[in-house]
Amino acid sequence: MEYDFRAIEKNWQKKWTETNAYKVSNESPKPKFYVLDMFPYPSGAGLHVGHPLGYIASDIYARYKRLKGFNVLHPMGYDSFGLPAEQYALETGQHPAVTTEKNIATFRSQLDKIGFSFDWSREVRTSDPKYYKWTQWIFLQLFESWYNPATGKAEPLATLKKMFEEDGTQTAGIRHQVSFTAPEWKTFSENRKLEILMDYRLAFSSFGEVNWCEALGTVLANDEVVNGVSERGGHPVVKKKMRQWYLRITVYADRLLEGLERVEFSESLKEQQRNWIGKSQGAEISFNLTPGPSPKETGASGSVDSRLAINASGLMSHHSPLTVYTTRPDTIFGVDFMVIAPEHELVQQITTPDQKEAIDNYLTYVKSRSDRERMAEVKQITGCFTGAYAINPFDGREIPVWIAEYVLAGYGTGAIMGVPCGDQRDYSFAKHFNIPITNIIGDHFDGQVANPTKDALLTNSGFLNGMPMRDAIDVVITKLVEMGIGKRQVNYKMRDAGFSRQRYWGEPFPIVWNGGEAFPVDEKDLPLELPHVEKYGPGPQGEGPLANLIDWVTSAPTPLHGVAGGALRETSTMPGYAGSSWYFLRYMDPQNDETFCGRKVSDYWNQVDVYVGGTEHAVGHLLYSRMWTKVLFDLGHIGYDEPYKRLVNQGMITGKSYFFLLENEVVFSYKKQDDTASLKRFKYGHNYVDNLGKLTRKMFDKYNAEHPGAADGFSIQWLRDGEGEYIYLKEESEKMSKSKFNVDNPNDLVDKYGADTFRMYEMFLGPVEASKPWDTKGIEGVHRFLKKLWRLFYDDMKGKVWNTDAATADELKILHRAIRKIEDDTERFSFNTAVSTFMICVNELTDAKCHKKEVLDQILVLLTPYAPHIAAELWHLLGHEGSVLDASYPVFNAKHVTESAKEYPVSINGRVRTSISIALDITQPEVEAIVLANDIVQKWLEGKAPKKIIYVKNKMVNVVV
RNA sequence: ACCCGGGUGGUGGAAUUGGUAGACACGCAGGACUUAAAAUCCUGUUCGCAGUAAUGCGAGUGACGGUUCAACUCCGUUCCUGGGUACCA
Repeated sequence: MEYDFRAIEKNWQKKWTETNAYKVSNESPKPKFYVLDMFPYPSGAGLHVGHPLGYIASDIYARYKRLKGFNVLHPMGYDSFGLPAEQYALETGQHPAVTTEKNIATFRSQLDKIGFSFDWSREVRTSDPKYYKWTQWIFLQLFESWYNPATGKAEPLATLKKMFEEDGTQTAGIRHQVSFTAPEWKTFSENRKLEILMDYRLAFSSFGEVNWCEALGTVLANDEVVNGVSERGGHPVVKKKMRQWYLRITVYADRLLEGLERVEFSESLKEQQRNWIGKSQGAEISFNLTPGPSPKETGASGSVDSRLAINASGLMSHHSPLTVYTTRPDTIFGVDFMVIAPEHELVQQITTPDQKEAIDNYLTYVKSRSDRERMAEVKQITGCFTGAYAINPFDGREIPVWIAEYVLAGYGTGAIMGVPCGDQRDYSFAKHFNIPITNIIGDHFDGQVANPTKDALLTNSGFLNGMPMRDAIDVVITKLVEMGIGKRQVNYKMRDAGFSRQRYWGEPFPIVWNGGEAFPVDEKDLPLELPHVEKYGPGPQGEGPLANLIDWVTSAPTPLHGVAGGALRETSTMPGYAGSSWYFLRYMDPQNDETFCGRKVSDYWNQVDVYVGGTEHAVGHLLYSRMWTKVLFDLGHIGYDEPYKRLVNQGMITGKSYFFLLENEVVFSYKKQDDTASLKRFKYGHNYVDNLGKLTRKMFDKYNAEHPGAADGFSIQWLRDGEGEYIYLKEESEKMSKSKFNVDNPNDLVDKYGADTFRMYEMFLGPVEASKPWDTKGIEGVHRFLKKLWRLFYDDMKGKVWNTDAATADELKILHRAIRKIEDDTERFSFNTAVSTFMICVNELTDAKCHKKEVLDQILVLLTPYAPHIAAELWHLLGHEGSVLDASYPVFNAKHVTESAKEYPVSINGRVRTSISIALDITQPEVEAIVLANDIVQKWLEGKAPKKIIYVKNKMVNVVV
């Protein structure tokens, strides 16, 4: 009887489907365990070999935990809203729902072949109205909540209204954008009140600059824009003002940072999130500006704005002060210039008549520059003097105020103080414009390169002279606060997240506009279903396709909020990350029509214990879903505020591509130093070329036979060695993609070798976390292993070979060593070494001619997570009644692997740590040396045996005691 | 430029807390079985030198230096490479 993997796998997959073997109950006396994969976007290209890597890893872990006696939740679904389906619809007219359905069917059939243990009864699809009903519901929770800094959490808007009614904006500890008293609040119109409340909602609408992509006709998130072009398609992206929805994620910045301390993510991923949030501590400092020319003097050239400002303020100074943000207030005596953003509101006010023309020219120049250019030429120094001066509050020095595009309006106060001796950018700026540089750090500044040290003692710094910079920071802030011209300030790089897209294939907002205000759709009217459209092109003025459906837009009932006017539906849709921000909760309770996820159920399943997915979602999806979880927690809907306890990042599998070096239609052998300008892709070449990029004439002829016409259009200049003709090709690792001909479809490999081999091979390839090139050359070895395993049970010639004899001590040692190692490796997600251990174990059993059921039984259970089909088949053939899926995991018993004292390798040499090692010069043969070393150490340790003895090659014996 | 990873045979990769580097697999070479092929099995395989051989000697984890009885592992400098961020004050 031979290993007929095709029949075996088909049979067991059918059986497991029929018996609902993977169905998981929410009621169980067992401890729970939640293993989650990042669900895929069902693209038209189907699954490639890179996809299943993470799924196989999580499947092994889920199956392992199940054998260990846990009730394991291991679901799968689809992130089925998204741009590609819509673009495809634009091109072909096919409805996204139809193509999505089709793609999902393809994905599903591919996934099923690999034999995953997903509980498909819990499948979710973000584009299913039954699912997005709750996405919309959660959006409404965000819309109807605010973040209370006093309590540090989200609260229903009612608590804010109550506060306004009782105290206005006077409550301590909360900063407000506008101030009013309780009586004033009561006099405000409904519209005014709603406008004020909008500034607090966690999901809010506002006019903002957004990344507008003309070609795609939509607005993109920051992380969807790469180098000024759209991530998809590479179309140019420009800034445009539009009414948009946002999530007020910035109020969660501190909690998002703090939460990282409580989760097991890789250090690099935590670092990425920290950088994205970009918290910095510093101070805001206000500088008075020198009185510029009075309105009388400036006459007609004085700007209207500036005169209005003066009249309104009625102060001696003509201008409001200039407020800058700095992380280094200690360097205040080193300030040689100020720079404000070109968009800064003070620019028009403070520019002197002399400089007006220059400034206007500069502003025109800035406007003419696209984001793309600004990105491309970051090193270019530009700027323009405004003619105004700021006064250093400590020494009264006049500091010139410039504008420059390198200062961003959106960060801090949009203005900085330039300290050339301490900041390289400031130094370059000063040098470029010949601004004299003040040195406040003595020898630490060489006049050539700025030195951002905090350790120098301050010089030229008035009352700070001689003080270490580190200490001066606090001293200066305290002083500024006393003088009333500064305060401690924390800033974040992270911005509120744009939450609307002018697109069709996404969740419609449950929002109705009336009299310029946004009103929520009544909960009982959810889901607000996505209406059918005929055309997918954008609506008027960059609105989404939904804006073309006049009937739908006006179909909203006029909300009874006392606001007059017709009601119009919001026509943008939610971004891709809306549905994926909470899907891990829906898997727990996918059929629930009453709520997004029953509280009892979410309490039972609790956090995701292990979450497996790629790093590409490090700052997008992972941050948003963490925020949503915190909001749901704050509002009391779930019992924990971090969604994922442990995150495992799977590395990308890259495809190898090969190129011909082409010159005038002749191909030459590639050498490292060759210019790569004229290369021709060798289609499908990865299957024909050896590891060094060597292509033999023989393989090339085979290729030509298999792909007629693929090699037309050039001839080859063959080299020749003893074995025949060959050339070298240029080799590159690239992300897998259909267009690069470097993709392998998992189906092909599963058909050829079986799912079990495929699963084990993907794991054997290397650590789950590492990126690695795809290469099928080693798959034979894994397949051989399974066949060898099979032969421990059945021999092609002799038939059944397993027996029920009692295992020997040596055999139990082989078994228990494997149990220990494989359990360890599985727990650490070190699946590649686990597969190796299986191979070693089977080799050892083969060598020992061990065919004993007692041992083989346990090997099969160990193997079940990795190769479930063959394990189930052999388990069945051994005569077991129940399913191996529910067997219990072997228990490691140290007794079986305890090594005798003799086997202990050696150890000596004076040295005190937790353990001591002793090196001993040996002239005797090895065995005697070990005995001698042992004796010496025993005597020395007063009879205790050394812990470990290691024989070392250079005539030395090391003894660990 | 900054912040994270990573550099180990012909290849993918092992080495869990510093303790005989190269497990396991691929590839390659040789052999067994076979009319032949496939399949399977066995032997060898880090490099250099010596030897018919068993084996011996020397070098060796990107490079240089340090700590240690002992370093792929820890520290310093440097080079290369993958990823992330990008004028964030």
